[in-house]
Amino acid sequence: MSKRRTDGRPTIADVATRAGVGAITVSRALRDPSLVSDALRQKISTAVRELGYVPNLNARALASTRSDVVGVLVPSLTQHIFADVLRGIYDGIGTTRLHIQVGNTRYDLDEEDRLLAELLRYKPAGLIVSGIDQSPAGRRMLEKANCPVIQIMDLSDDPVNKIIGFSHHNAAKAMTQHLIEAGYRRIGFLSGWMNSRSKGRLSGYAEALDEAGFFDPALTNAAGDLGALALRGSWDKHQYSTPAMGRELLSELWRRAPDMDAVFCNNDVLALGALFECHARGVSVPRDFGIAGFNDEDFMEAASPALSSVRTHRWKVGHDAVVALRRQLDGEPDDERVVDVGFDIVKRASTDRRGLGAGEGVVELVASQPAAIGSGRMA
Amino acid sequence: MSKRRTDGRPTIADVATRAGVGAITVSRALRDPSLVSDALRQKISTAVRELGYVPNLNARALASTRSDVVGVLVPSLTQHIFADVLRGIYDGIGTTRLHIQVGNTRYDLDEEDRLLAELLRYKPAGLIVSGIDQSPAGRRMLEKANCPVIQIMDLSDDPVNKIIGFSHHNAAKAMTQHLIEAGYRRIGFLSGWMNSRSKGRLSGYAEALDEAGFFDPALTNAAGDLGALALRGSWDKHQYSTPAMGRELLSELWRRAPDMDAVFCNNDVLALGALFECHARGVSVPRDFGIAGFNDEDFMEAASPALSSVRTHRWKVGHDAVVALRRQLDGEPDDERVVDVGFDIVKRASTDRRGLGAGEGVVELVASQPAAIGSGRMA
DNA sequence: ATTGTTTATGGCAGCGCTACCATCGGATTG
DNA sequence: CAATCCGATGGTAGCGCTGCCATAAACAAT
Repeated sequence: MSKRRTDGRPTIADVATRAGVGAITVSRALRDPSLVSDALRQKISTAVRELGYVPNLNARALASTRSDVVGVLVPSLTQHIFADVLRGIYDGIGTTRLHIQVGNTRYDLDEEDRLLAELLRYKPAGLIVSGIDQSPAGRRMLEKANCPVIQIMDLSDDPVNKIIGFSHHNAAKAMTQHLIEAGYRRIGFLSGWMNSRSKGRLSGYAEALDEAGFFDPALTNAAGDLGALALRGSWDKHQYSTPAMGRELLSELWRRAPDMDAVFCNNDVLALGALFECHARGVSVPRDFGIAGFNDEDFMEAASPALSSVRTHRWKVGHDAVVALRRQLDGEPDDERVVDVGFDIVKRASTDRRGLGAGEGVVELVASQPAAIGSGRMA
Repeated sequence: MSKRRTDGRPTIADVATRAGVGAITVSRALRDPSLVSDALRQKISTAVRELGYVPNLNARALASTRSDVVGVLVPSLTQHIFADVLRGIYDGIGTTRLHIQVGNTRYDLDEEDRLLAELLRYKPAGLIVSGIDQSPAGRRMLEKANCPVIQIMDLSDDPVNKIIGFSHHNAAKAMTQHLIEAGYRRIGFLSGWMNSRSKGRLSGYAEALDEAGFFDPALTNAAGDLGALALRGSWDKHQYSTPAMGRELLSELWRRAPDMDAVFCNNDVLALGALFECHARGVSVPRDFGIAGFNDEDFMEAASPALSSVRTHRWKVGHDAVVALRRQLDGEPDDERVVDVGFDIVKRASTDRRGLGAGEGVVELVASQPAAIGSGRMA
């Protein structure tokens, strides 16, 4: 009665006293009401209301060696891509007891390891991490995490536990093939800086061109000499793209390969920049020059001309990751270790060189397990 | 020795035993090494390393009735605006012991209250919330939160504790005045849907026009009859903007006011849509039509023509909020309850009707406490 | 009627850490 | 040299909840 160091808020014991039951019964009534009889449940919820009782999650987590925190590691907050994934994650969490804690790795493996270690101190309920490029130490932490781990936004034969994503290689290859079919021959690849997923796209692009006999290393600024171009100047530490970068990179490429007649851009923001550059130079899109992007963000269809892109299902990836997590937490079996959500090739005016369906976006599904069109956007 | 229910990981007691000291000394050595002698600190850190000891944050939080979690409530994850704020927050947190837990309120007061209540269960170290429109219940929770509370992205005479932001009214007024000075007379206001900050901008826009004698309610789609236009159809539950919406809204406004010669857009995304619509119609910008946006996102300067905008210091707001939080946690005094980070009017080609400085962005500082230019972007 | 099984409830102890106070040697002071 | 103070360290008793087991009552099976 002297050494109290509470913060004054009612505890489960107070509720129990008031309701005339044992503390453990209150605990049960709150966690799983079905374990408690109607009569007591009634009394307890009245007591809870009257006292304004709020459970202390730290105590719960300590006692059960398990918190309600779901750790999410994303490489960037700036890119729309991960904002969409996060939205899917939040929508998947809904009003469950789970809470999200996001870590921003900034594409830095050391930082990722650090954040992972920090997250594990909370005894998280689950983890969602982007990609498959964890460091050996990071991989080990994930394997010993003692909670469900979902990797997202890529595919792998050997996920830690489960992976939900799509093939960047295949997506880029399909779009490049579309550009070839549309009649373009000297197709460039525009990229500001490379991460492992960008590299997958680059390889898909190269493969498509190679198969068609049109590959020319001079047409990409991301391959061999990217140090000189893409990562030059102040961009070296900027791991994001801007339209201004798109304009500059396109100019640079054109300087080296004046006969280039199309670009496949590593992302939509660069594609937008490419379009602006064409506007500024008076280059006619799609007649004299084709432009395609990657991700199909909002602005692609509204651009003038509308820009072709690879639609990726970011919202779905985030959402499904949480659904899978919850399922595992509920003890339901889940043996589908690799989930391919696919992608769509969205053909719009910017690559419609022959005027086949100018203006209207044509969506072509290209995916091992195609996702529903439009699923990427929900309120 | 029988009823163990640990998860097997070493505890502070194990470290203490191995180092031959008391548990409390280990605790101190970890939290504030200066409290422990060199010799013991050495022994303890060796023991920590050898055992691979990792502190259990849930236990720490329970024992000290205070966690390391900083709760952040944002109304949207989709908009770049809040992504930038979040980036500032993460950069401000750095590698301190603080961790971020973000709640997405979706511009819903009830959801905000719910998330606030959930966050408080963690006994957070601090709270950062967007805006000043909390519900009475939410406001009460913030006031009784027993931790520093920082409101952001707006200004108020009566913050819960501290507020860091800028005046949306003044910013919009300044930009509207720029449009008037540039020679536009029939200036419209384009907005998809309204929140309290949008309303501040609308009032600033209206005030500027009113003072100049050019105000015409027919030129805004956000005022009286917004239900009919802005929130029509499927947009009603979409609390974000797209360029497609910008195009459609601009068309709608033009239908009602064919002589409109400029628009001030509630955000940059709508401005981009407006620009695309002008491209599609062959309307010359800025000669026949002026366009201005709000926030100055990346793509504004790269557009062709470059788009004028109000630069807001989102990164700085997030960053400074965390810095203030940390300062309060460290017990340092902080009597500056209202911090105005200001804004800049960025004049670019899209509003340069008279051809004064076409092409190059001219930045004019308009702020009570102007922030450094370019501060909004950091790696 | 007896035994076994299930369901509802409670008691106890423990989760891993830190607040609080006590202790103790050594430095400082007059 | 006694009185005082101070920094370093430790012991004890919580923080508020839940895991585990016991118990009692209700019910089913023999």
